[in-house]
Amino acid sequence: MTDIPLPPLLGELKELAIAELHRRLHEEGYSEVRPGHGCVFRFIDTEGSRLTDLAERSGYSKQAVGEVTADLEALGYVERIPDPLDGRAKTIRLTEHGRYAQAAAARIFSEIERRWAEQFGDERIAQLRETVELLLAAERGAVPA
Amino acid sequence: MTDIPLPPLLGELKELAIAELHRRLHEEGYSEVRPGHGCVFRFIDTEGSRLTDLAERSGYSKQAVGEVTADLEALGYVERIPDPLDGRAKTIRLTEHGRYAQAAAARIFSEIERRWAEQFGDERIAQLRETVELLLAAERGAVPA
DNA sequence: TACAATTGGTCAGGTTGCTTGATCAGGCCA
DNA sequence: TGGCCTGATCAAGCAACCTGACCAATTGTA
Repeated sequence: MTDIPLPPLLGELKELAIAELHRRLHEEGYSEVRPGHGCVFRFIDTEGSRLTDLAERSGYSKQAVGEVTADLEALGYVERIPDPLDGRAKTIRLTEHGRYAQAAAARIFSEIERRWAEQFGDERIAQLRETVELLLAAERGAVPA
Repeated sequence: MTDIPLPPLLGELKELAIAELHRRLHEEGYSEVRPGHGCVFRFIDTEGSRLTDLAERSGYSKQAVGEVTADLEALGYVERIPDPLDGRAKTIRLTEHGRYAQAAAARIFSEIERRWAEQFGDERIAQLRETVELLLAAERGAVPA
């Protein structure tokens, strides 16, 4: 009962991993990428996505994602191209630089996970992932509000 | 390789659990308690703690913790009493109301963990905790910077 | 085929939760 | 006694979100 509750532990582990991600992205030259940019990098389709969809998927407001997008556009990571079928809409698409950054992030994450597996066993890390995914599925369904 | 990286999954699970905590605290009458107040509730000693220590333990600045403390004091969850041995210092201590809130939070967390264990097995959740604690110990040591 | 309702995106402004820098009073020590 | 260190606070600023208002384009309806 003197155990620290799981949620803060999960949160701290996530924080440490995200900090490592951005430290290494910085070292590889993607120095302007910040955690907040994740709502685009994580959810954007390879063919590009609409702002509304990114907002929906990430759970943030359209305004918040719009700001991130404007920032990433100024930095050359994404471009906005008008949708030919819908004059209101714009497609947000990764530039080549953006795709490289996204690939670097994916690689770094997989390296972190591989390092964990080497330290503590493939089995254990696989089960960590499985358990977290099970819990997430249950919790996401539990409170759809 | 199409797996979503672990850190965002950990983060989302933590978010869902923290949201449940605060929803239930709210239902139990502790409606003013917000996630940001955790830096006091999580780290304060039963005999009370100094602001500087809470800041140190939580990793936030003294100013940030000071603001939270002032807030909790106005709400009646903590009191500041001058340290008799050191005229500069004040001891921050939970009031009775604060102790009840802290106990409620601990109970809710343990209920969440128990629910998880009932759904997916004691074994699995025990291993989740063990793995997360192992990883944390390793990661915390890895980059002391 | 017009008109109403909906939708994609943006502008404006506000709040929250942090930060750094400056200050001040009290304590510690040569 | 004077100089340095430390606990706490004041002030200002900033990043990352939010809500509300709005416009233009599309879609649904009769």
